[in-house]
Amino acid sequence: MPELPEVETIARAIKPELVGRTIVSADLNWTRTLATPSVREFREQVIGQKVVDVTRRAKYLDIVLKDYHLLIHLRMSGDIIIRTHTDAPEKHDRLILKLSNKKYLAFNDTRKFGRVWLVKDSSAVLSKLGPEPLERGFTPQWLYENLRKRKRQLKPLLLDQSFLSGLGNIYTDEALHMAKLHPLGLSNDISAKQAEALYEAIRSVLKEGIRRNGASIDWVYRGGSYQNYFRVYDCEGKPCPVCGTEIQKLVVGQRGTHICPACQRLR
DNA sequence: AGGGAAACCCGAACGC
DNA sequence: TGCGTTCGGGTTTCCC
Repeated sequence: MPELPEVETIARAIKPELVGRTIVSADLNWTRTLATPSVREFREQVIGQKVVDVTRRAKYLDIVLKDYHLLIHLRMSGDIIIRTHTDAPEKHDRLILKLSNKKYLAFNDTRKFGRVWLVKDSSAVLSKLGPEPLERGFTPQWLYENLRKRKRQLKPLLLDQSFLSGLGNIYTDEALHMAKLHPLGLSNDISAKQAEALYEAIRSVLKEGIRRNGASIDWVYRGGSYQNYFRVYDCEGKPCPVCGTEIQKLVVGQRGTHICPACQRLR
């Protein structure tokens, strides 16, 4: 479930623990965690590398090493934890990187969906991503023009990381509700005014998520509070905070989708 | 091109 | 109680 705000929260939290440290050992206990290269190469390359920076691109955590980018995608159940060397590893730790400061980074992932890449050039992994919704390239005009270019249902299009990067199921439902748009509405039907409302809604829900340190909605992730402020997501049967109509749950593009049937009309 | 479905996983939650 | 089934989350891949 880690989406953009959760990954941003993790990146900010672990950065001071990592920058300037050197990786002294690397242990994998699930080889499919590693998207590339082989385990042997991975260890040879990563050990001895100093951490230069920790940042985020879309939902990827980018641990910038002296000669490589260590990219981690948490997918649904992944988490990153920094522990001290006396702490025991936990059951679902898939990658453990011991650091020069007597701490270690654990990539813990119950469901084994997460992936790790070690690459010289991060564009090898990140180049297909659409714009960052919180950065300057993303504007109301860009959104309007690019929605109109396609003819797709709004929700699957917003979830498409090559269109716009970083929105997941929770924040998409919240943004569409805030913009009063139905998830099945077609992208080429949107007006300039609706596109602007959607632009504002996307940025607003993501910023609120970051401000609240993300959402902890399942038993895996920890720390955030945004789950206490959902307006529609996971609110089936509850009243819409805007109009009081009961929130409905439907399936769109195989994803659980929550709407207010009064605020979000399909015309 | 767009959309639906399946695959990848596991454990919680549910139904009986 | 215990057992079997369903579900969900992000992404890729395959098929119509």
